[in-house]
Amino acid sequence: MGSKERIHRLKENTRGNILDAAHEIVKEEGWQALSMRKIADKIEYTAPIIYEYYANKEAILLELTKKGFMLLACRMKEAAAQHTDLDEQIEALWLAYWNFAFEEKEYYQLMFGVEVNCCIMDELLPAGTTPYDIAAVPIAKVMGIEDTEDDRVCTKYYTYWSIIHGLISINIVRKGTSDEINRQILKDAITGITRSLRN
Amino acid sequence: MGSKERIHRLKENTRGNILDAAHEIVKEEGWQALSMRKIADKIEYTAPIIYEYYANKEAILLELTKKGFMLLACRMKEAAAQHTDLDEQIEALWLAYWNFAFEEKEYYQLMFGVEVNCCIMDELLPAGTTPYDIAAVPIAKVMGIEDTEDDRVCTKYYTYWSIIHGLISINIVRKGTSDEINRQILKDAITGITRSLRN
DNA sequence: AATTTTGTCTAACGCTGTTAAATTATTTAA
DNA sequence: TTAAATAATTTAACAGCGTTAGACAAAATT
Repeated sequence: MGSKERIHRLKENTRGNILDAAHEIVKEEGWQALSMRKIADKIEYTAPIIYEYYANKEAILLELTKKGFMLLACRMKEAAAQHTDLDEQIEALWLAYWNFAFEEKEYYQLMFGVEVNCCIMDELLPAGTTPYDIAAVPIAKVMGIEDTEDDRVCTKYYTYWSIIHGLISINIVRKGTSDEINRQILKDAITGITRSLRN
Repeated sequence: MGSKERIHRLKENTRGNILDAAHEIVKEEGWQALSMRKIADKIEYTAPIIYEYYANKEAILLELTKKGFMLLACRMKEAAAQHTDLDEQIEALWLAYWNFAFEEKEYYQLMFGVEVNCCIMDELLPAGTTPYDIAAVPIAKVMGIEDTEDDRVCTKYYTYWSIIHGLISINIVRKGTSDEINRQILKDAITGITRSLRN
């Protein structure tokens, strides 16, 4: 009776293949070029089969969004874990965010840029895995506040997030600006905001 | 023989109507719902007629992008003109940018958010009408630098732009955060960066 | 071995941007 | 005023899209 499980495993496998195929297509041709028929081609099936695994195209994008957030959370946690000093933790974690946005540009675009997906970020993810959940901890500590949901923490978090997401968006859209200048802005802004946490 | 001109005027008029129709549809139903056939319906023609006025759909979007930048430039200039103090000018001009993004959300989305349009912003617009051209002037003055293209000015400009564009993007995507907190972040960030211009 | 269930595909619908050809209306020339 | 030429507009079509229903074959169950 292990055949039931074998089949189940095969189905799970195909579910994953669909996601991988979609990601590949997007990396090669961009989000605009992603179509159900192309995904089907890549996994060597016909298009309607996909609807056996996902309700529709949007569901696939949502699942990819989720994967993106998971990946981002990993990178940020790893980066923070390599420092003990809180200021360094904050800088490292935001640098990881920055790097993720460009190394996994397709994910980042899906997560924040292109569409209105992901707006329900908080409901979508398990507790402790949103950027907020991760970043708010050291921020609150520096500010000497216990509750990470405190409005003052929230405000500072948004200040960080804004400048970084802003810089990223600008750089995705206009590829002109030099990397050195961007890094400079980023570091300046981060240390600047961090200093302001103590007032 | 003024009929030639009359016809020319009519054609120019239709060109404008196409743009207006597109903008209306987007305001009612969003960018995703914009189609050539809907535009044609609205101007009481059939779809192929539009290709007599614009090469394709992208050309229409590009023209709308241009209009958006023009409008934004106006708002920013007006706002700055109402103050003599440079700090106040900067704050007013960025507040105008902020307001534009929400009052003309569709334009702003087209200009920065949704697609990869507009990336050639600089080549697209007449000199002196990009946000940079406008904002760099008072920034340079406060910094005591003559050349508005100076790297130091450029860096500070991007710092402003990033945090503002970031905040806006975040707010377009996640509608949760309260207006008061956003305003607070915005003002804090702006005055903060402005102070740093003098170091 | 017959029947049910499962997996997969073909065909189709209504939508999209876009083009070519046919048709109608308008202007010009005789 | 009528005939020819030009311009304006529409109809029909193509290839692609997301999606669904129905047919068909393979596998599992009875």
